[in-house]
Amino acid sequence: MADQLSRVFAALADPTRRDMVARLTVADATVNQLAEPYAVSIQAVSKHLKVLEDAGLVTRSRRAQTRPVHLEAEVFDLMTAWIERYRRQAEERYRRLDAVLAELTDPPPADLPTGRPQKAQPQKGKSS
Amino acid sequence: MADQLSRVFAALADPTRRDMVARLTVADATVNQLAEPYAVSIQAVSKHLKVLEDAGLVTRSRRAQTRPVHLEAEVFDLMTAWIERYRRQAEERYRRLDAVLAELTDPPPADLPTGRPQKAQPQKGKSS
DNA sequence: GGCGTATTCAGCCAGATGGTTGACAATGGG
DNA sequence: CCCATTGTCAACCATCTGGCTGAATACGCC
Repeated sequence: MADQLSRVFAALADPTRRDMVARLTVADATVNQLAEPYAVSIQAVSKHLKVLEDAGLVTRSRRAQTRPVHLEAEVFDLMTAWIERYRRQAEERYRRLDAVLAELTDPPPADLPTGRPQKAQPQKGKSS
Repeated sequence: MADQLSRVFAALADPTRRDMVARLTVADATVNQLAEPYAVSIQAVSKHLKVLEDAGLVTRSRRAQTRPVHLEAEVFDLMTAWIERYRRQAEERYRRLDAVLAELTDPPPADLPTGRPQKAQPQKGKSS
């Protein structure tokens, strides 16, 4: 599992870990505090924290016997950047598709390919 | 793995699946077209598509022998909603923390020992 | 009807994941 | 100095994942 983006998505794919992250937005917490609401062993929570740490979502320091866990919220940006990029791209594509459909029904001017022959589908009836 | 949010995060935790989604923002594609760039079998790609479909990220129709895959970009909103919610919460928390720290350094209210930053500050009149 | 193409289904396998229990390490209060 | 508290490490187990191959299904076209 190489890249960080994959690790971040994978880390947040678990409801327990998402809940931990959610709680860490309120305040830092020790492992015991984090584990308290869940019906699993402390070790399991420690493992979850390791996943979050490997993804860069949290950091752990040392304070007496405890290891306070701190959320690194900037990593969220990695995801939002990816998501927004392709969401925008998808929306733009839909806009272009609408334009094409409008062209098909309105006056059809000469085609302007952008240099990339886009696998022209002869969409006439549009009946799926 | 019950909830859809978990499935969406898990689906995007795989680089191949992310790349498929990225390509589907440009245009719908058949399984064969999607599989072409990858060094894996068609069956593996079909499995990936099943994961994306179970997450609600794509839908598949039927067109002759092919099953064109279509991206459902609205599902992105599920993630962005979650992410933005907690990102905002984290940012607000940091702002509050900054305020507390400012209080500690600016008007020195007598009884503040040096090394006890966060916990146990009776936030005067702080209703969230 | 039969063939070819496109896709999925069914097993199989290696490796990751998430949980357990038990032992170990680190640290500061008494 | 001791030891209670906190957390991690190690081993084990069941299940999931992602890949493979081979067989089956679903169509459209001759």
